[in-house]
Amino acid sequence: MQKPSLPKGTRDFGPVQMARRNYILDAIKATFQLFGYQQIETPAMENLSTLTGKYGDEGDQLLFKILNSGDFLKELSAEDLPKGSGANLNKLSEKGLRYDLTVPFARYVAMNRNELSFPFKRYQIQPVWRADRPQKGRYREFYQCDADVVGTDSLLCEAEIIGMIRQVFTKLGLTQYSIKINNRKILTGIAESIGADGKEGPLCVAIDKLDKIGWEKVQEELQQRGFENDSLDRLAPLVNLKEGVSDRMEVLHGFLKNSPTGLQGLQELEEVFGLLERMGTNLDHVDFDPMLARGLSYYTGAIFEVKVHGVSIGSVSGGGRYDNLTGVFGLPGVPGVGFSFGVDRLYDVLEELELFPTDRMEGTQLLLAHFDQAGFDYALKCLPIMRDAGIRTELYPEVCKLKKQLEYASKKDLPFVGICGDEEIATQTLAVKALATGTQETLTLKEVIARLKSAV
RNA sequence: GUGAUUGUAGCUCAGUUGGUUAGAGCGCUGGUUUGUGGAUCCAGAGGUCGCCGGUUCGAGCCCGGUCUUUCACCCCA
Repeated sequence: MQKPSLPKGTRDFGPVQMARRNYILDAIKATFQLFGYQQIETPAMENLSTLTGKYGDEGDQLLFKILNSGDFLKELSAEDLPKGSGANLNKLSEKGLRYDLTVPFARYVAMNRNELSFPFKRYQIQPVWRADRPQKGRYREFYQCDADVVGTDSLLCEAEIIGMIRQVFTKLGLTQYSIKINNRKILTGIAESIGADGKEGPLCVAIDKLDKIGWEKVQEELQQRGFENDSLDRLAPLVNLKEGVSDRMEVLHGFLKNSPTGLQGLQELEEVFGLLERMGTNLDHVDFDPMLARGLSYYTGAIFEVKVHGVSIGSVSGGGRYDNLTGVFGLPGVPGVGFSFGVDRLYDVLEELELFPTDRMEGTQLLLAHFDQAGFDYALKCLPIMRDAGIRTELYPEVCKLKKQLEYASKKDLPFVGICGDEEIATQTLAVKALATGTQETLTLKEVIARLKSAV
């Protein structure tokens, strides 16, 4: 006998958790579909050559590699062994588990370039794996929900992403949140305007921590990274900006007046806001944050990040525009914009705010209980009648004490039990007991159906 | 990858300077009621103290290793 256990950083989802996860995923899927996105799936494993080199050195370390099947040492010679595992990796493993959904999507687009009609709008909801060290809210297996449009530069895509985020949040009952938006070109412009041309990389890494460690520490870090004090002074006015999209835009217009790139970024943002207005929506929840920086390695245009107010959980959604998604797979010139919802984090947010619906969305509505074989036989006839009427019904599968059957219903938190005894058989009825109140009434089958339908 | 941290019954946790047979609450099983769940009462089952090794007359307790949990950093969802 061995104690059963799970691999590090993985978890099971029980019935309650699955019902709640599906509640979130259904809201997201419905929205993606409403905006014209089509679902695809890709394999859990990819060729290692597809995955490596796409996430930087750190990312490569976090890839789960799959040992070649069969005699995985057969390619290895005695001289290879001292070279270490890194040098021999290509002889031991040729497949790995997917690390995200973006790279497999890029591979898919490159492979299917002749079949796809661009712009191509796809969504994908699948688990990904990372050999990270697990922490709160960080797992080695987790789901991503990505939606991307590739093959167009149109800023309508950015406007629609804001629309989709709002719709999903409305469906989930979330009202207090901000969709932070910025543009990579504005960050480039800021770097130029403070006399640190081309150093937006380190600039972003540092200012991304502004919320977490504060302006003082960020200044220290920037100094260590070789920024002049003069540059820091010029950056200071951007740290504590007034609220309000239009005021901020005005400040930035002045700040970036000598940076054509920065001004273009501003203009792109303005166009996104203009498109939202022409669709008849306001800028509620939209928060222009010129200091927002995200995984800047491949974003080239708009950048998004969504935070829910009043909870201790980080961003629940994010994304941005990139150029040249598929260049490494031999298909240059395919720009796109995408974003993703963090399902696990949304789950934590809804739980913390107690926003999950309390009614039983998926569970059994009616349990048929009985006293003896005659009652069981009668229940057997009632069962398909209830199910045909759309009532989620189950029949207690063993003949045993009623007490046990009621305890079962009580533990599963079922709303109704239909008791089948001699009296009910004689009158072709069911004694329907509502477990929450303990009240009981004898009803014909038709009445039972009507009663349960109105109870939902 | 760096530095900490956790592990005792299904769950949450006690367990004294190392000392006989490792405890509690909740949960579980059966009964109190042969057509009625949640409450009360009664009885019962359930543990290789994460795993491996060491110190000791003696280890749940001390030491080493390992796995696991959680947290910070790095990075990220």
